[in-house]
Amino acid sequence: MRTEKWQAADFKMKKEPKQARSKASVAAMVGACARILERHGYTGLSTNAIAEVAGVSIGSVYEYFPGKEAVVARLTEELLSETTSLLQNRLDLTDNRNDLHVAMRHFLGALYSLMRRHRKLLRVLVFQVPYLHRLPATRQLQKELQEVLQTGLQKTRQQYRVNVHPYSLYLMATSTAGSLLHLVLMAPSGMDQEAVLDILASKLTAWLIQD
Amino acid sequence: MRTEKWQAADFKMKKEPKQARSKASVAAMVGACARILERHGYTGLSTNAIAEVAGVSIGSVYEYFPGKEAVVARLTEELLSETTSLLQNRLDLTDNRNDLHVAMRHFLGALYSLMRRHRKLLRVLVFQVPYLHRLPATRQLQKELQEVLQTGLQKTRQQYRVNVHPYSLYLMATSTAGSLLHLVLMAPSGMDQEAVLDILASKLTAWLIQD
DNA sequence: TTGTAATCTGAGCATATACTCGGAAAAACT
DNA sequence: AGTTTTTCCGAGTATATGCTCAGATTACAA
Repeated sequence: MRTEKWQAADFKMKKEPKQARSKASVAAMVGACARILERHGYTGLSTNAIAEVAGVSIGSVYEYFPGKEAVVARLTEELLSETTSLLQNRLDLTDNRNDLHVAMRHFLGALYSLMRRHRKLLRVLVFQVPYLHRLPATRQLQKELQEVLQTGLQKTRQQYRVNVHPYSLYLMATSTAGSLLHLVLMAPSGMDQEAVLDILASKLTAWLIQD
Repeated sequence: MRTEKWQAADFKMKKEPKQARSKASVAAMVGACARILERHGYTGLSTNAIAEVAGVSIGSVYEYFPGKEAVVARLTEELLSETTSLLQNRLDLTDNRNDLHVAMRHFLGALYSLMRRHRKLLRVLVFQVPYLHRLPATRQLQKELQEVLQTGLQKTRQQYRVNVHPYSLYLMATSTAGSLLHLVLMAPSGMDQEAVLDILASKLTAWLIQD
C-alpha cells in the first residue's frame, strides 16, 4: 500500500501554450475536463477521457499537463478568476450604500447565483476531488473572501460602530458558506430560495449589529 | 464514455455472515476499509486492498459484498448507529434543563467531540466519497438530526414561546453543520475551539429567541 | 461418523488507466 | 526556400483494478 500519487501531485502545467493553435487545444482539454466532471464525476475523469472528449490525442495532453490533477487545477483557476471579478464588481456596487441589510442581501444574491450557475461542477469539485483544499486557487479564494469580508466590515464598523470578535467573524463566514452550499447543492425541492436568502441576510445583519 | 459503475452501485451486502468466523471476517473488512480511507483516501480504496489489509482473500470479500461501495455503506451504517445513540443520550440529559443556552452548548459539544473523534474518516467520507449523500445511512442521519431538532424545539417553544419559521430552522441547521464541519476539519491552528463553540451556542440561542 | 452448508482460498482473466516515445505535421523565423 | 521551434499524433508498454471460479477447509448437525 504505497502513498497515492495525488497526495504529492504536481498541479503546475509543463509549459504554457504559445501559439493560438495550442491555446485552443489546452482550452479544449480544460473544457473537456469540466464536462467529464459534470457528467461522470471525478471517478470518470482520466487523461485518456480528457483527450478523447477534447478531440486531441493523449500525447498532446501530456505535452502540457503532468496529469489530470493539473488539468483540474487549471479549471479551478479559471473559476477563481470569474469569482474574483464578480466579487470586486459587487463590492464596488455596494460601496456607497448605507443600508447594511440591503448590501448584505445583494452580496449573498450574487454569490448564490454564481454558485448556482456552476452547481454541477461545484458539486463534484467540493464533494469528490480529494485535493481540492490543497489547490492554489482554492487557498487564494478563501483569502480573497476573507479580505472582502474584512473590508466590507471596516466600513460597517465606521457606520454602525460594531466591533466583531474574530471568532464571531469566523463563524459568520463558515456558517454562511455552509448554508449557501447546502442551498445550492442539496436543498429540498419546493423551497423559495430567494426567501431563504432574505432571511439569511436578516440574520447575518442582526448578528453583526448585536455583537 | 459510459455511465460509471458507482452511479448505479449496489449498497447492500450479498449475504449476512452467520457464523462467528465470518462475522469476524466482515468486521475485519469494514475495519480495513476505514483504515485505508483514513490513510490513503477514497482513491486508494480497492477490493484487493481491503482483502490484503483485512488479512482475508479477495474471494472472501466478494462472498459478502458486491463491491467496495457496499463496504463503505456498511461502514457508514456503523458510524450512524454510534451517532444515533449519542444523540439519544444527549437529548435525555438535556431533557430537564431549562437553560436553553446551556442545553444548546452541551449538544454542540457532544456533536463536536464525536466528529472530532472520527475526523480523519469524516474528511474522506464527506470530501471524497462520490455517493455519500445517496447512502441510506446518510439519509437516515439527516432525518434523525431534523427530528431531534424539532423535538428539542418543541420544548423550547413551550418554555420560551418562540415560533420559528421553517426556513429559519433550515438555515440554523445548515449553518451549524457548516461551522462544525469547518471547525473539525479545516480550522486554522491556534484556535480555541471550545470558545468558538461557546459563541456559536450564544448566537444560535439569540437567533432562536429573537425570531 | 457422515453429510451438508458455510466459509475461505488465490491463481488468473478482462479491462482500464497512466504514461512514453519516435516521428509526422504545422507554424514561425531568417 | 530552408531552418528551427512548436505542436500533434497514437500505437504500445507497464501496472492496477474488478471480479470469477473450481476447489480446499471448516463448522455444524443427523
